Amino acid sequence: MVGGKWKLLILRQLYGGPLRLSALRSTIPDISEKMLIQELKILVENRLVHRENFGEVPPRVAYSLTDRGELVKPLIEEMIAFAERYERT
Amino acid sequence: MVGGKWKLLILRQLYGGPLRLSALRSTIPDISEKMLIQELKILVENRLVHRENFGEVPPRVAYSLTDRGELVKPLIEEMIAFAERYERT
DNA sequence: CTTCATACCCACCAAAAGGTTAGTACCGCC
DNA sequence: GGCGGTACTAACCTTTTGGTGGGTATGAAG
Repeated sequence: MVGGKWKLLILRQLYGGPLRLSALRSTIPDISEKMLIQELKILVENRLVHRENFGEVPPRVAYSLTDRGELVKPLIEEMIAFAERYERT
Repeated sequence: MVGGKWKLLILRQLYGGPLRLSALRSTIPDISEKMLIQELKILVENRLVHRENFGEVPPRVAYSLTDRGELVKPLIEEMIAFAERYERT
């Protein structure tokens, strides 16, 4: 559910609140638009991320963490902590 | 380093002390011998696992966690904790 | 009537991961 | 001499993942 190259990075960006697709794209520099949309779709299917469509033109869509998505925060933090422990060893 | 289908399962089995290849194989029922050896090789290269060869015939080899490998324990535990939180939601 | 911006889709391709099957070497055992 | 047990290797294949380059719709602005 959080595997693959991008999902954890996306979830981390959503820590601070809702973001639009374009904002996500610019904070995760190396991701392609297709991958971003594709991964977001999976995250939405797994109900870790909420997608809000404002039905405007030009389109406006915002992504945010669901309650379930919030549950992943300690995991991300532990991953960062592990990386730090590992590098010191 | 701990990604992929098997590495975390292998590391978890080594929690309790050294195990021989055949013992690992039987505690991780669905893994093929090739995958087990291949993944162990990567874990040894990353110095998370120690490989001890007793130089006997028939061959006897034991795998155990290194100090670095011990560092991954909290991460595994947090992953399990996340899975439990997730299932309750 | 062309251009722009936004979110998104589709067809295709390349690389990585995972898997199957067959084989190796060694020695003891019957 | 053939068989079993052990750790391991090699060749090959399939599935999954990641990536590229194009296209869509809409309405406003020029």
